[in-house]
Amino acid sequence: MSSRDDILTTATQLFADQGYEGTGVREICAAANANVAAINYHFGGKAALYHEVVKRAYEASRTISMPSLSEHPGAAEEALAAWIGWYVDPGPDVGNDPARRLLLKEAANPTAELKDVVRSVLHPVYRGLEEIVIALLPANADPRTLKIQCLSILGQCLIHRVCREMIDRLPVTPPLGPEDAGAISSVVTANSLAALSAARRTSTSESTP
Amino acid sequence: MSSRDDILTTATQLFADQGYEGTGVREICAAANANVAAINYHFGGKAALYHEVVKRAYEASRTISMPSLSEHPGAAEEALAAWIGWYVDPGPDVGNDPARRLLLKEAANPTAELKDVVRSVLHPVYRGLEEIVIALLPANADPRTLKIQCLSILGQCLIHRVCREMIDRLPVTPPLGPEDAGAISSVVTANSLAALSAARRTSTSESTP
DNA sequence: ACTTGAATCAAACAGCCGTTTCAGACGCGC
DNA sequence: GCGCGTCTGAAACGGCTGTTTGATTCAAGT
Repeated sequence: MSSRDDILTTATQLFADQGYEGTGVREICAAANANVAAINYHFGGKAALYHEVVKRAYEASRTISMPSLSEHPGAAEEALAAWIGWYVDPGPDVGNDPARRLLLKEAANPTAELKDVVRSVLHPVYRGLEEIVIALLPANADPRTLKIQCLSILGQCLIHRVCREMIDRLPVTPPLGPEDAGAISSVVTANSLAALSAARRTSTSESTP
Repeated sequence: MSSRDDILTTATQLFADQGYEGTGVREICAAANANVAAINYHFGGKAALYHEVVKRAYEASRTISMPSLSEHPGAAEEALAAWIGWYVDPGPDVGNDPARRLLLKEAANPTAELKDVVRSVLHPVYRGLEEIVIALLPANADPRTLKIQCLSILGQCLIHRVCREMIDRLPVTPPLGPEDAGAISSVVTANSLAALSAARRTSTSESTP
């Protein structure tokens, strides 16, 4: 069974590069050396193919291990550094994987019917981050602050993964290449730790005036 | 001259909501009470209409005033707070303006031919932020660190403007509404100031060991 | 009144889209 | 060899896309 898998991998790549609407079935089949009818035969239509592609990408992403708080007992700072490093700098092989690029694209602007799948992907990732941030925030921090803090960290990571095209188009400053991922990761980590530490400080000074 | 302007404003709204490819000329004309031929008559085609729409949105965005460092002489912290507030919480009228939503959409995933316009919009905004961050960073900071720091701030702001759809779909935590914009803005400001202050501290401790 | 030009309209255009059809090729148990 | 189910092939389908056509309306110029 070759043609089915060929279509799947080719479609993953094209969808990740050009989006769902920007990719035609004829284009996919031409690149996969398959016939147009194969898509409807094997999957039942373009939409079903896309669903299958995202499902595959999601399942593949679950196999890779996200750093969690439980792996760094009593050292939430380390856990945060590991999480950010994992997110920003997943290595050259994983980072350019079309499946991951596709999931990022789906996260930024989700297709109507794929909301559940995206939620399934995003949920555990966000929960992993939240767990770490909770440990770094005062116990009495309200859920809204917790969420904003998590989003701040996520935003710093996400902009490098989603908006790279935009970043490269910025003013004269030198473009950031893959070799800068380590620097980005450490700056984001330092920033987040400083921010959370400051939040912890102001909170305790407020609660014990 | 009514139909031309009607098409322009209607198209801005639809493009901002559904994107370029997701919006048809018949849909635009129906919503603008105009004939399909009007688009080609007045603008010369759908692509030219889109170009004009983005150009208009860009020109409109230039008239609104971005907080700059020069308005807060000697108080870069204030300038940063003002800039972040301006970006995250532009007020209910401005924030929901279709023209601004369209520019954000273009910034996140730019259409092929519109790169120059996007660059023209993004350039001054980023430069305004950069100017402030330079004042808050040690003088010997290298350009790469400067860029990463700016992007960290931009990322924290951008995630609330671009990925709101994703944020609302996050785990059980309470959804962030427009009424939380002030809280978001102050948290992001506090985070960024703490991060830049920490960066300043480690840098000086390095340069004077 | 007649002309001129801009603006609008319904209709049709060619081209692409995802999908369907149906004939045929292949492998495999009997 | 035969029949069967799986899979592939080229072609055509209906529907939608952006665009064009040519007739028509209407206001201003002379």
